[in-house]
Amino acid sequence: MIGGEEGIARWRSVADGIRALIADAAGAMEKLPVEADLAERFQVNRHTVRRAIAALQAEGLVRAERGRGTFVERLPQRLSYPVGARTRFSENITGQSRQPAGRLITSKREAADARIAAALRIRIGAPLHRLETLSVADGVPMSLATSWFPAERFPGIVAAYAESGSITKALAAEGVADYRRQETRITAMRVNPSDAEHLACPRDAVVLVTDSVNCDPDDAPIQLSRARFLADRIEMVFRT
Amino acid sequence: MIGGEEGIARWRSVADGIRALIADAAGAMEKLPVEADLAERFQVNRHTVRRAIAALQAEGLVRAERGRGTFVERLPQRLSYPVGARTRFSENITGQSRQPAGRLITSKREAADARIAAALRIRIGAPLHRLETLSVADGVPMSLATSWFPAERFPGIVAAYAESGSITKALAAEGVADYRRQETRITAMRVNPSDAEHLACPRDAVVLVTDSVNCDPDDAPIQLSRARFLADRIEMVFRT
DNA sequence: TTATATTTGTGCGTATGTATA
DNA sequence: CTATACATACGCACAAATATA
Repeated sequence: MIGGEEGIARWRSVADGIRALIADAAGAMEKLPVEADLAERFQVNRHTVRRAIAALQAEGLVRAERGRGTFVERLPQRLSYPVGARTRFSENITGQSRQPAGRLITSKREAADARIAAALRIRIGAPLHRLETLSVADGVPMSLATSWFPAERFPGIVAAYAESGSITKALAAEGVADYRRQETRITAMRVNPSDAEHLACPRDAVVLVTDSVNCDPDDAPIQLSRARFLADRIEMVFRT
Repeated sequence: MIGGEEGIARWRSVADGIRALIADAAGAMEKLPVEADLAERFQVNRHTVRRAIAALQAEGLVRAERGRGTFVERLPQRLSYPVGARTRFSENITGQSRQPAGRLITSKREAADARIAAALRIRIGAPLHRLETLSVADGVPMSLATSWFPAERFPGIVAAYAESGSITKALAAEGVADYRRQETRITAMRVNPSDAEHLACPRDAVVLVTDSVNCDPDDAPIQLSRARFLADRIEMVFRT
């Protein structure tokens, strides 16, 4: 292997390159350059380009037609996710005429470690409900979240979420009429294998990871969560 | 190939897995499990684990000692990057006792396309200065940015940046005493090959991509920029 | 309509990289 | 270290479908 990177197949890099071509063109590219040109551009054999195109075709991004060319089928467009004090998944998504839904994957009782206890301002060892949830828009998985709630204050949060599929509604059922986002920390990484299954994405997909704390109207922290958003399906928007 | 993903070598997945083990332990893991255990855990041959560890050792994350074991050398810690109306790279970084610096890579004159013209509220085809800049903290490359400035309003912006290595100072030299961040859009992707060279990172690294608009005190847009931050060196923090 | 060029699809041989035993 | 199996990448040739003159 000459130009590429050790341990990653060449056709995969080429596929990424073609994806970038399509994204950069922002809709102005209906038809891909012919395979021979792509091979020249990426300095690989035409077979390697074909392997890359096969992968893109499998994910529905392009469609190859014999004798005609290869055409862009859909362009990777990201859903905007506004983040602010009143960040709520369902409100964000319905604003873009999509059908949101939340599904409980697992729940567990845990004891607070030092990090969680500090964030939620409870004692170390205090009982917690830990929820793994999947958020979906229009039937497409958008994000996975791990949330921790103080179990003493919210004994029925798991059942309330399982029923409504909405954190906002579950908290309302537990007596929290309103809440606000205090802080959001964002980074990004490759998706981990078990998340990849739930998100129905390739195993080398990139996720935006947000750590956030929600507080009740008295500024008492009520929820700590770490959400993983598929980076190619979402962009976060902050207005300042 | 059994468990892994097509087009990505097994040892690379294992290396990612070990990196995740170290990161999740958050400093609590000084010594890696023995190679045989890792091979069992990731369901690969011990040779494959050794190849993964060799890669991690090459990047300075772990150190293997014959007869003793493999030890965590440094743990991946992210620099916090607060984002708000007054986001400035140099102020953010100096607040964490690091030495920031900016370096001009290239500059170019361009004509505004529809997207840029709309964001900067200038006419399509208006002249622009386009700057590619690298930001460094303590000698470590942190981010690359592509910035567009209206050339008519800021004729000397390129020279001013080249001299000071700071957008804030360059704008001051061009008569903008203060400016504010209007909007920030964040997503993430794999780093592109040419960026990888400047950032001195592996070619499959993940970058946070921020698109932002800066405005002068009269709310006139003065700068459009797209910055790429290495996700494993930075986290963005938003307080609301 | 008939050629001709263009473009994707396919087959085969060879060399190298990856993973296991 | 060897041997084996499979995946990756290349080079060349040609077939099949389409576009164009």
